[in-house]
Amino acid sequence: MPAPLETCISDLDCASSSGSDLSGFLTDEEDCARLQQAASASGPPVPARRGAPNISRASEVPGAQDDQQERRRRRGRTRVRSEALLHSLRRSRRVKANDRERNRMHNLNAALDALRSVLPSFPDDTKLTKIETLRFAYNYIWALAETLRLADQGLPGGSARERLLPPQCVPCLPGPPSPASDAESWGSGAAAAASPLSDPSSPAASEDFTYSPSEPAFSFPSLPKDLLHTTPCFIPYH
DNA sequence: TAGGCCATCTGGTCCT
DNA sequence: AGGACCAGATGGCCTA
Repeated sequence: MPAPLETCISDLDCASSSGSDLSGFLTDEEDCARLQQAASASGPPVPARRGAPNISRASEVPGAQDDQQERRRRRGRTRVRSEALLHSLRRSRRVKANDRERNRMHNLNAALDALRSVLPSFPDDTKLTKIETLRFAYNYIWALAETLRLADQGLPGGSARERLLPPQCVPCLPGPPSPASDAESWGSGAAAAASPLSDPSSPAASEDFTYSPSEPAFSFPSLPKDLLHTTPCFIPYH
């Protein structure tokens, strides 16, 4: 059962009055864990009430003015400390959340790298941007599927899947996509949304797709022309 | 120097 | 309650 926050703050007040610095015990992991427990158990910030019940009584006693002022000073210090502690608590949670978010984005980037590694690569090692990777993968999958469909229709004997895509091989298109000049044809921007490849089921996409044994096993109607008429190479999976 | 891309931080929302 | 996910903001780096 975690201690209420005010109890915790009260204890911390004692600690500070005995010479401990606030920043000192904030760096103490045990105290931090305790504070986190206390804060989570008590919900929103609770103003410190330490010493409050004695104030009215003290004012009735002769010579209690100094004592009363001292209590006010202590109360003020306690509030400042509790605010600092809550701020510190929020801060530590934020830091942890940032860390998780960073890891999450790293995982996402790793997945994107994995996707890049199975997409056709280019000689100059041009690294596709994130959006290019996703759109290229989309187009690539569609083109492969279309290749298989047309090959199964037009070529007799055997499986087009086996002929065109040996299990150990992945097609590799030579030549860079020149992302800048062909940004739109690669699927970025509003124009890409109207591209046939943005909708594989569209008639335009099917019409644009061609297959010829002397040409690449697949072609990308929206890719640069020099990319469409190059001999495909096959590189092994690793 | 403007624009694109990216990493990171941040607060809000949803889910378990 | 805590974590995952998301989108906006910000600043750094690079290139045309």
